[in-house]
Amino acid sequence: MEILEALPAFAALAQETRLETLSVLAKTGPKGLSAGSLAGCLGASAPTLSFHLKELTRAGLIHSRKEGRSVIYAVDYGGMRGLIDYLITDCCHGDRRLCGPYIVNPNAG
Amino acid sequence: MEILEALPAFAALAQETRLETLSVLAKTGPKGLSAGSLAGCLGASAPTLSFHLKELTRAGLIHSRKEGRSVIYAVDYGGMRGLIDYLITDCCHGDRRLCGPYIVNPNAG
DNA sequence: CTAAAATTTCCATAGTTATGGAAATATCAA
DNA sequence: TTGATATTTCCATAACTATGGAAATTTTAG
Repeated sequence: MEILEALPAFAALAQETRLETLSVLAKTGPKGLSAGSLAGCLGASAPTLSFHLKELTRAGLIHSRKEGRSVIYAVDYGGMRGLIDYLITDCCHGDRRLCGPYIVNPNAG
Repeated sequence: MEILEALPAFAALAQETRLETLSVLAKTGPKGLSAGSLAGCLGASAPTLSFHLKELTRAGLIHSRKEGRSVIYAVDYGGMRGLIDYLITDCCHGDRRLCGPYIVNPNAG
């Protein structure tokens, strides 16, 4: 992932409703949840949640599919992995002091 | 880390100059760099960089110390670890499909 | 004390983001 | 076709963010 992809992804995480949406979808897994269920579960109006789901989609962190009259949203595994990898590898250079117990490139420094 | 701490931290990463600043400071380590060196190295005006350094500080990702007439900024190891941990543990629930090669809580799901 | 250097604060401006009501679109059921 | 359901788009508004010139602050050197 390049910095110009990482920026909108971090921006997507920088908003409470979106971060909660992502957490819910991460826990839900590939089967996903409808826009309506998410709105109910998160206490947001339909237009507001639609706006945030579009932002998360644009950032590559979720994707959607249509099922009947619902739109089902699910976390995008590749996008999320890419973002975590950007943070740990490109931003923190795999430095154990920054990344703590998570991985870590033994050649970092 | 709680969500209300994570939000300003993600917002801090969602801006090109700040993300580059953090990358430079992560690579530099605890000895840090002066505000002026950073401004030169990143091509930002002094007031603009000062604004971004304040944002990064507010987010808990860097901290500063005075040395003579310079202010030296360095990455905050605890803050960065807290953020990575929030992303992997609270947001992604340690799910290997999301976190890829990093970590991973074997009881996640 | 005076001058120079390093950084921040103040300020105005332009641009971006979040919100939800109303209307539009799409799908299904009878 | 009519009506109900699900979601998005349109729109106006309020709030927030990024930028850099000018001025203020702090520190050091002479």
